[in-house]
Amino acid sequence: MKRRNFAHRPGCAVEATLDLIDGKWKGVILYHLQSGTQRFGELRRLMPGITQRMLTKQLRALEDDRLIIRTVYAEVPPRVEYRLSETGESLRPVIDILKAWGEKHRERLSCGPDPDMVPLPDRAA
Amino acid sequence: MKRRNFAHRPGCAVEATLDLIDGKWKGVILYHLQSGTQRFGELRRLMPGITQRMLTKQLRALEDDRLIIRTVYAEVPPRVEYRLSETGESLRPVIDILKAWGEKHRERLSCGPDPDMVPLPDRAA
DNA sequence: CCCAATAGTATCCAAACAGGGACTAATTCC
DNA sequence: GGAATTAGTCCCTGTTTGGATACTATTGGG
Repeated sequence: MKRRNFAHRPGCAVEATLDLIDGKWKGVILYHLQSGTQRFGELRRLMPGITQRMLTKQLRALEDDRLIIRTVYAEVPPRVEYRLSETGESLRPVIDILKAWGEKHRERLSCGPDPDMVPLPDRAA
Repeated sequence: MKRRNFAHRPGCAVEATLDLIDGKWKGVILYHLQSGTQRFGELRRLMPGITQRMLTKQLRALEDDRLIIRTVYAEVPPRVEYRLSETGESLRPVIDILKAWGEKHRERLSCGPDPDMVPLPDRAA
């Protein structure tokens, strides 16, 4: 999601925060980095669905937003480590609450079939 | 963001929750509905940047996820009200923390002062 | 020599997101 | 009669996201 100008309106703070962690992967990356420094390949293994390209892109975006810190070691084979910045660390309670909510409502989230799921009423006026 | 199937890997809960509230508007809509039932037009006025089309789409997505409830009154001119479902209500702490974080890091977010910002009564001991 | 390993890039492509503007229906107000 | 109101829908456009595949450089090991 592109950078937006949040000049206007209440709700701005919600929008701005969401802007940093949204998309399919950024929240999950931050979550994994909460358990400590990770290398590129380690992150990739932790997120089986992501492609190299997307992982790179998302990491760059997080880096641009100063949420993570990227450290390159001049070795062969290359080694690059990612870790949370101080700002990234400060998101920990945010990620935690997302995780907690998700776990609590797991059954609604197609993490498994929900037998209580009832079809929506007809939308017509 | 399209519906995904969330395997039971770590990070799933984070991903699943984010899936419900991400995008440019959904978090903000939920935030506005926290102050009570709103009509379509009221929401639109609260979010000057959104188009009718996008507001409709996002509301439908939230409804499909059972986070909000849509009530149509057979009147002219039409009246449609939106309010949080019980599940939507349960997201309140999540939205709150997003808002709190955003406010705390306002200066990083190129976010101007929030006109709604009212000092809380001092609750401290 | 050839392969594996790492952390990426490059290129191409499809789908989703986002926005503008025009259009609607039924009723009330002027 | 004409305008305003409400909650949308429809069409058209451009941008962003996400993904598949192939490719790179360097060096150690066999």
